[in-house]
Amino acid sequence: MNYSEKTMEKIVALSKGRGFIFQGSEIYGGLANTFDYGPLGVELKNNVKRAWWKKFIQESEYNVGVDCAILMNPKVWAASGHLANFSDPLMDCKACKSRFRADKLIEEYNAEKNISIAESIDAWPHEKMLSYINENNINCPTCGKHDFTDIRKFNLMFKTFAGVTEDSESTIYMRPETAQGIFVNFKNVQRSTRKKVPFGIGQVGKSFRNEITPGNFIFRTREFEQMELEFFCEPDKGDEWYEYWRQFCIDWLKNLSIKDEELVIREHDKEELSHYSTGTTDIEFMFPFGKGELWGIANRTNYDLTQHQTHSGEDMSYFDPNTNEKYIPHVIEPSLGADRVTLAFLCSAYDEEEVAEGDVRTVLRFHPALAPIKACVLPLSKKLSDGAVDVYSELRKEFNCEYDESGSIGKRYRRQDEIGTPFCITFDFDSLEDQAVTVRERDSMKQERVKISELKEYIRVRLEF
RNA sequence: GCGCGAAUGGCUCAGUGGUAGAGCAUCGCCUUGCCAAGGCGAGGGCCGCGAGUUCGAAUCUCGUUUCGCGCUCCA
Repeated sequence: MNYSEKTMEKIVALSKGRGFIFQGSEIYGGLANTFDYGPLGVELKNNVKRAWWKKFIQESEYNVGVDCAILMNPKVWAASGHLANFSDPLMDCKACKSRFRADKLIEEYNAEKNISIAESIDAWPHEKMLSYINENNINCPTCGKHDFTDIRKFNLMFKTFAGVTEDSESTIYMRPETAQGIFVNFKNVQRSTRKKVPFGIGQVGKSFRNEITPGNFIFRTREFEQMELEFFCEPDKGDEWYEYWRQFCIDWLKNLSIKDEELVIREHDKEELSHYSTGTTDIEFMFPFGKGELWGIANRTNYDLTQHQTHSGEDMSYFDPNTNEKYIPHVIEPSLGADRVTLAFLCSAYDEEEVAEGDVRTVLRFHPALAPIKACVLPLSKKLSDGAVDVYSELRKEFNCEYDESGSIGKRYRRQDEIGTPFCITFDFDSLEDQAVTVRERDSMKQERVKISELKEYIRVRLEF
């Protein structure tokens, strides 16, 4: 791209204009940070998900897939730590960086001063907690200073109610990650597939997080889709497999035309790691708004399975027939955001090209495997509609195709360039004689004569990656 | 949270008290025989929402919502 800069504004405008992504609930004034995928967007996103599944599941000698429920037994979230860590009013001490639950601070203070309050503190609105803390000059239990941040609501999980009555007994949560569905099914999958460690379980599905600061189009939304793999391995092979999957992920992106200079591979510092993780890598993408994480690859050790073993009482260990050892497998987790990687492909593909003085064409240079429309059939003249429609009818059995006979041929090429269609197939007057069509390629604009009988194969091989 | 600005057809905008306009886009017909912009025609908006002033409001006033920009805060 050298004509002008790619910006989020242009990408958002194109997305809306051509039917990739719309604002959610638009006719009611929208709902902040929700988006709907339009006809082209759903094709693109489905292609992204299909491409992930193909490499991570279908072609993998190790991995199998599942599709778990969004609603899970609340005990799952107690075991995973999401309930304890993400549903409380938290505040940090600016002086010593300690983090506290605001309601606990108040309760401890009251207990100390023998103040008794009948109502439950954690039912208070945050403003009330904050002013109580300030009015009573409650200090940081760690360093004794009174220098807190505002209360931040970390109730990351969306609550809902199972059953007819909205009482607290029936409170359940929408999953904040797909991973736990995999962990709780570890034994089911291992037994039913007779897989031996090392093996992995992958899943694509929606997750929900009540994020404090969503934004940047579909990059961070409260409802999002994940593509996660949990790879189970021997305890002493964790680092090895961590390296393996990290490279596998990078290769997947590059094979789908993401450029080296668009990626930042960032290894977490020791201090940044979760307490259970021995290594985490972020694969980040250079978006027009800055860099953003696409993929987190973490060595989670045996933390998750151990947690579930403890909380559920189920034995999560695996008997290794090769070594005659019994152990809880370690887990390597490459977790990818489907919406944000779709946005990354969209941003990466966006290009403007000045083909002549003042004449700019917008091109989405998707890898053909990701392109929403694989080919568009164009009769050179409306007199050729019949023959062109025949070609179209045959192609659409196998590929997502379009047919367009309105406007000049050049204008029709442009329309397809703008939505990233890799091949335009022109049926001309010679086609009636030689049973061949002209295939015009999106990026190079080069043309090639192809027999109609060989057209499907011509396209098929170019969709491979 | 504060200040400023904006909100008019799908898009970009004009209109400034007297019943809504342009360009582009879309659709139809003609033209076009391999890279946009030719001709003729058509559809499409109660001017963000709610109240008020007025004989009459897209236009003035107040409120409200959303978006943008700056500041503050946070990381």
